[in-house]
Amino acid sequence: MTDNDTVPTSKPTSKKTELLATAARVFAEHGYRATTVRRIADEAGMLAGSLYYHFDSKESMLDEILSAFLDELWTGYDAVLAAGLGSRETVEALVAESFREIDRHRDAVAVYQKEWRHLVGLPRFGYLAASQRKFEQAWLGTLQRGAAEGVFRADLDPRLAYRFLRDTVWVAASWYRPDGEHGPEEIARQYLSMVLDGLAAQP
Amino acid sequence: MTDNDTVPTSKPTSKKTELLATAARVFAEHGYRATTVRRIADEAGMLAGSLYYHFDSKESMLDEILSAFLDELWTGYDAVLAAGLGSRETVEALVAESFREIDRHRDAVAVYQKEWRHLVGLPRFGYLAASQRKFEQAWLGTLQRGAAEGVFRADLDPRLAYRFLRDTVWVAASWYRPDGEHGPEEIARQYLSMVLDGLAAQP
Amino acid sequence: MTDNDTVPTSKPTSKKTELLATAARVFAEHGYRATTVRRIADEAGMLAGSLYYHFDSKESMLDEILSAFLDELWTGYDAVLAAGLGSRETVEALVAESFREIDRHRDAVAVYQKEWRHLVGLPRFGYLAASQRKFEQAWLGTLQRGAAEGVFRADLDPRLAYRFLRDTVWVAASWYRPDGEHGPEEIARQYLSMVLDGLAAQP
Amino acid sequence: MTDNDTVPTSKPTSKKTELLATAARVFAEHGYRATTVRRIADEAGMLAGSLYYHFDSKESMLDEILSAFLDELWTGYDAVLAAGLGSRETVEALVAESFREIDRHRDAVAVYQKEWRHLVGLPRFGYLAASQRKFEQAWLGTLQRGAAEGVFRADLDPRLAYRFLRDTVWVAASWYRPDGEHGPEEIARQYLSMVLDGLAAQP
DNA sequence: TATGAATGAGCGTTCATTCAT
DNA sequence: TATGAATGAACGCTCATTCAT
Repeated sequence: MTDNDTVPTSKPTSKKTELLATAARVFAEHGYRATTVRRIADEAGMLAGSLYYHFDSKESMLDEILSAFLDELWTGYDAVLAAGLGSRETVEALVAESFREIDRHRDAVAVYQKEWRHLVGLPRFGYLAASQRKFEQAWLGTLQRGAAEGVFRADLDPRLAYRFLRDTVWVAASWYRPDGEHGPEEIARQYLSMVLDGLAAQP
Repeated sequence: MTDNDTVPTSKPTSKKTELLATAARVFAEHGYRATTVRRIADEAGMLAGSLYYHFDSKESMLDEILSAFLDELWTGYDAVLAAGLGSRETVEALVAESFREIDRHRDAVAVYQKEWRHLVGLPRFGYLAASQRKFEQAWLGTLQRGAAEGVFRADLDPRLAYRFLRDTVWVAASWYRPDGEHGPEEIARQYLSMVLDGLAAQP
Repeated sequence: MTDNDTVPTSKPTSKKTELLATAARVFAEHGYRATTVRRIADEAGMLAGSLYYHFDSKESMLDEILSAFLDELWTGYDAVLAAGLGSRETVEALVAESFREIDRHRDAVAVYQKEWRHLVGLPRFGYLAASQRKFEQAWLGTLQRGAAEGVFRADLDPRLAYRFLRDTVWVAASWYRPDGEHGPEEIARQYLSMVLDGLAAQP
Repeated sequence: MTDNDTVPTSKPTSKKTELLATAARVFAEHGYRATTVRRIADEAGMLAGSLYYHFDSKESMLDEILSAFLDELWTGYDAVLAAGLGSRETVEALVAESFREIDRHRDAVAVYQKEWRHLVGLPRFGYLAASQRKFEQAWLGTLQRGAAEGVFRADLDPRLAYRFLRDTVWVAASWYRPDGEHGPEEIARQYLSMVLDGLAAQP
C-alpha cells in the first residue's frame, strides 16, 4: 500500500480550477486585453509557458470562466423559473439569485460585464448570445406577466423597465464587496425595495 | 451668387475635433487597449504616423476625449446645482442633464464607463478622481437633503441609493441610441418615473 | 574515447555574455543610436524580440556593457593605486593597465568614448560621473605628487597635462588592434616613452 | 526714402550660413544621428519643413559643415607646408594652425571627430578619405624628415608617433573652450612643450 | 508538469522628407 | 520663403504562443 492509494481529503479544487480563479481575478482587475498571460502565471507561481499545459490559449481561459459562471447562473435561474411563483415573487427570487451569483462569481461577473460586447460576435462565444436571449425572455416575460396581472405598473415601456432592472442589478458587481452588514441577501432586499417602490417618499 | 460666396455657417469643426470624435467612436466600440492607433488612422483616412502631428500620444487622445466630456458635464451640473431648486427637482434636473450628456457624448461616456477604473490611478488622469468626488458630493448631498425634508425615503442606506441612481442612469449609455420616439428628455422622464416611484403598481 | 567525453574546459560564457559581446561590437562599429536592436539580433542569429528575454531594453545592454568594463578597469586601477609605488611608477603602471583594458574591452572602450557625454546626465548612468571623478583624482593626484617630488615637470598646467595624458591613452582604442608585433605591453611602453620623454631628440 | 533702401551693413552672413552654424552646434552637442531636423529648425526659429527650402537633406547640411571646415583647414595647412620651414618648425606651425582651426570651427571639428568613421565609406563623403590621406602624408612626412635630420627621435615607430600626435591635438576639441588665459596660441604652446619634451622632469 | 528560450506578428511612436498653399 | 499637414519606413518593444528538454 502506497501513498498513491490514498484519496485526497482536501476538497479537490484541481490545479486548473485554481488557475481559472487566478485568471478571473486578474481579468476582472485589469481587463482581459490588458492582462498578460505572464501576469496570470506570475500570480500562480509559474512561468507563462507552463500555463499552456493546462489551457489551449488565453481565450480558452476566458471561455471556461464565463461558461462556468453561466452554467451556475442558469442552474439557479431555472430553479426559480420552474417553481411556479407569482410574478412579483419571481422577480424577487431572480434578483436574490442574481446577487447570490455576484457574490460567488464576482470576478467572472465583472469580466462578463466588461467583455461580452466584444465577445458576443465570436463563434466560440456564441453561447453568450443564446444566454442573453434566454435571459431577456425570462425577465421580460415575468415583467409583462406582472403588468398584465396588475402587479407591476402598466404605463412603462416594458423593454425600458427590463433594461433598468437588468443593469441596476448587475452593475452592482463592479463595486459590491460583501462585508458584515451587507451580505448578498441584504443587498438584494434593499435593491428590491428601491426598484419596486422607488426612492420617493410615499405621500 | 454661388455657394462659394457664403461663409461656412456650420461650426468649423477642426480636424483635431474630427479626429477626437473618430477616436472616441473606436475606443467606445472596441475598448481603449484593443484599439490600435492604426485603426483610428484608417477610419480617419490617414496613416498612423500622421496622427502624431495632432496628438502627442494615444493616451493624450483619450485624455482630451474624457476631459472635454467632463468639462461639458460640469457646466451642466453646476448650472443645475446653482439654481436653488428643491431636492426632488434637483434630482430630476440632474438626471435630465445626464441623459442630455449621454446623448451628446455617447462615445465619451461609454469610454469613461469602461476605462475609468484603470485610469483613475494615473497622475495624468487625476482629474477623474476629483470629478468623482465632486459628483458624489452633489448627488449624495441632494439625496440626503431630500431624505431629511421627507421628499425621499429615509429608510434606505443613502450610499446604496446613490450608487443605485448613479449606475442606473449612466449604464444606459451602453445601449441608448436616440431615435424618433425616445429622445433624451423622454428617456429621462421614464427613468425618473421608475427610479422615484418604482416598478410596482400602486396599491 | 571521443571529444564528447571531455568536459568543456573553456569557461562556459553564458548566452547573455555572448549577446553583450555582440552588442558591444555593433555599438562600437556603428554607434549606439545608429544600431538597431534588429541588427544586434541578426548578428546573434535570433529575432529582435528574442533579445528581450535576456535584456530589459537596448539601454540596459549598453548599461551592462559599460558597467562591466568599468568594474574591471577599477579592479586593475585600484590594485595599482594600492601598491604604494612612486609617482612615475604609478603612471607607468596605470598606462600599462589602461592598454591592457583597451585590449580586453576594446568595443566597450570605444562605446564609452563615443557615448559617455550623452549618457552622463541620465540617472541610470550616474556611475559614469562617479567613475570620472575618481579617475581624475587618481591621475591628477599622481601627476601633482610627481611634480612636487621633482619627478614630473612643474612648469605645466596640471589639468592640461592630465587631459593630455588621459586622451592620449584612451583615444588609442579607436584604432588599436592587437597584432603580432604590437601587444598591449609594447604599445604601452612606446606610449610611455613618448609621453614622458617627448618626441624631440635629446640634445 | 524708405528702410528698404538701406544696404545691410552687418556682415552678410547669409541665412544659410546661420542655419549651418546652428546645425553644427546641435550636431556637436547631441551627435548627428540623435539630432532631429525638427530640433535644428526649432533652434533656428522655423519649422522642420522649411529647412528644405535651404537644404536638400539633413545629410547635405552635414556635408556642407564638414567640407567648409576642411577647406579652411587646408588653406592653413597648405600655407604652412609651402613655407619651406624646418621639420620642427613645421610641426610647431601645424599644431598651432590646428588649434586655431579648433578655435574657429569647434562644432565642426567635434562633429568630424564623432562621425568620420561612419561617413568615410559613403560616396558622398569620399573627400574625407582624400583629406585623411593628404593629412597623413603631411604629418608623417614631416616627422620622418625630422627623424632623418636628427630633430626628432629615431627610435619610435613613426606611425605610432603620428597617431599619438594627431589624436592628442584633435581630441582637445572635445573639451577645449577658449577663455581669458588659454587662447588657442597658449594651448598650442603648452601642447607642443608636452609633446616634444615630455612630461618627465629633465635630469 | 514545468522550464527556458525562442518566435513572429503587431504595437505605439519617431522622423526625414514632401508638397500644396 | 515659410507653413501646415501628411507620408512611409523604420524603430524599440510586447506578448501570446510553441517546443525541446
